[in-house]
Amino acid sequence: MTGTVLTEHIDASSDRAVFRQIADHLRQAVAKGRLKPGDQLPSEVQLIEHYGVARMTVRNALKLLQDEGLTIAEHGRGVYVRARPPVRRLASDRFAQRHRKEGMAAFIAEAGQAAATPHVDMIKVTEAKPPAEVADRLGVADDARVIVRSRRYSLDGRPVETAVSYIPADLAKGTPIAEPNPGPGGIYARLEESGHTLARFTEDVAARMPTPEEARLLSLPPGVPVFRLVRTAYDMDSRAVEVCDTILATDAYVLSYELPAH
Amino acid sequence: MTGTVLTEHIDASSDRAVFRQIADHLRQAVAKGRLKPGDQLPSEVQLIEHYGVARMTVRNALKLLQDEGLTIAEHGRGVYVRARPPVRRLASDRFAQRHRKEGMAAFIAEAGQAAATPHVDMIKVTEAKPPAEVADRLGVADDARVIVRSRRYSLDGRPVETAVSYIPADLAKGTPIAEPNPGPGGIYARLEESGHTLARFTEDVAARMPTPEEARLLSLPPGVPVFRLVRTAYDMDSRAVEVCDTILATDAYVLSYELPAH
DNA sequence: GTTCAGAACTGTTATAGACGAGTAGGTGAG
DNA sequence: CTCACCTACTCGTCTATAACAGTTCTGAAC
Repeated sequence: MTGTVLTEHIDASSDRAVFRQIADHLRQAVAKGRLKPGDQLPSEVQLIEHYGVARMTVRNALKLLQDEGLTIAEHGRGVYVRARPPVRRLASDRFAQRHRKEGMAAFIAEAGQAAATPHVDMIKVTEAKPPAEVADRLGVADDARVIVRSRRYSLDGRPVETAVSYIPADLAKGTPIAEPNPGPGGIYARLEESGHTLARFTEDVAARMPTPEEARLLSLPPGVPVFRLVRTAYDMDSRAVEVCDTILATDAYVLSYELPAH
Repeated sequence: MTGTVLTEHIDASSDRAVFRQIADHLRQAVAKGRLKPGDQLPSEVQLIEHYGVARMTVRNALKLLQDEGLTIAEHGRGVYVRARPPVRRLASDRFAQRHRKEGMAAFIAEAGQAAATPHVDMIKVTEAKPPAEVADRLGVADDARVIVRSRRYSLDGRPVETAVSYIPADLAKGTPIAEPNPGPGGIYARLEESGHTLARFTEDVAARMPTPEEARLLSLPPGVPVFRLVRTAYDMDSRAVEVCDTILATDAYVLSYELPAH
């Protein structure tokens, strides 16, 4: 039922580019509710005939909307108003000790709480020299050895997050931290067992468009940015014991923080 | 000096689209340092001649890089590797009381600290019914009256943030909160003077591509997403006294939070 | 009824050509 | 020397055409 969508026509006297005007009309149709999430937009041919323009003009308009994250094109099917996936709230207390005590890693515990099916894959554990930025945060030399733990998290079959953790190699000695499966409670539980009780975290949050590699790993459609979240964990001696560099799909998460006003 | 950039050619046997291959080459040139931030990419004509393809093919490749936020096209001049602007760290304690006491609003104080020239414009103060989402966070009825304060912040002449604050009208009575200039220390100082000492904030952070309106207000080039940060301020009675809905340019900010591990 | 082939739709990639508009640099007139 | 203009270069917009590649549905064959 896209019949009520194509009502406006091009204003030739306007100095606004034709493809932008077409995009404006469609954007407005979404804003006004004439097109709802999941609805199919008029096809390229329909738009060409309605507006009397060339194909490239229509495609430019549709590309604009896609880049805004408003629509999603499906080859052979059509262009649809993007249905926003359910957004999960990432609470800032998700690494609090009380959660860790229950013997589950943060991601698994949180997924269970939200009745989503968690999955972890692409686990890789190596030992290497840390990137300069990580060495700086860990307070170790550039040529120090660190355990590098990378993995990908999915919810209900949809990849939502990749993460790479860096732990100074001397902290991981004699623990399963260097193993693919670090045991119940995750690496934080292991760090605390070896005497490094966690005191606090810092989280730096940035956002940008994904690299092609990131878009592939997270199955991101065009027009969806990523969060880059770099978390540093400190023990009671204010020693940095872990840096975790994670990329999150922004259409899957809202980050939620609580701040004292003291 | 783009002479060393155009080295590769199209692999016709590959099933990867030609424009993607061209984008790959250019992306790699940036990654390997053959093209540095601020450098000019080969012009469309140069790329056409080097690869022996049509103009639209080259433009598709360049558009891809622009959408990734990697490059910026300047009409009449050329396409350049985007120079990342200096990123400002937004600390999570920026609304702490001790900063407020000095008689400056958070934004101004922070800018001064970083030797940047702050500017606030497009100030508008009205009274209206709150959007449903805001009414919910404030814990007031949908048809309650709120003071709506909107403004835009710039640093060194570059707009970086728009903000809209909502304060229940009964809290603003008899204070300069409903005035364009709320006085020293900003509206938080006024709220505390009228007995609503602030206890804590929550911040919800999302990211997405900007609407055309947001892109205009923040002078955002293509390929740069925005943060949407919704902050709720609570007084000592756990009453929500303000909701602030802000849009930030993600190429200007890194949000920094500190979390206890207790 | 089930299955397979094909038609008819969808978006994707590519070609070629034209004109417009912004920028920068040179050149000649004053 | 200064200014105005011209020119050559840049990216931006639009037309027209063509072939390709997925998806969906229909209808004929079995």
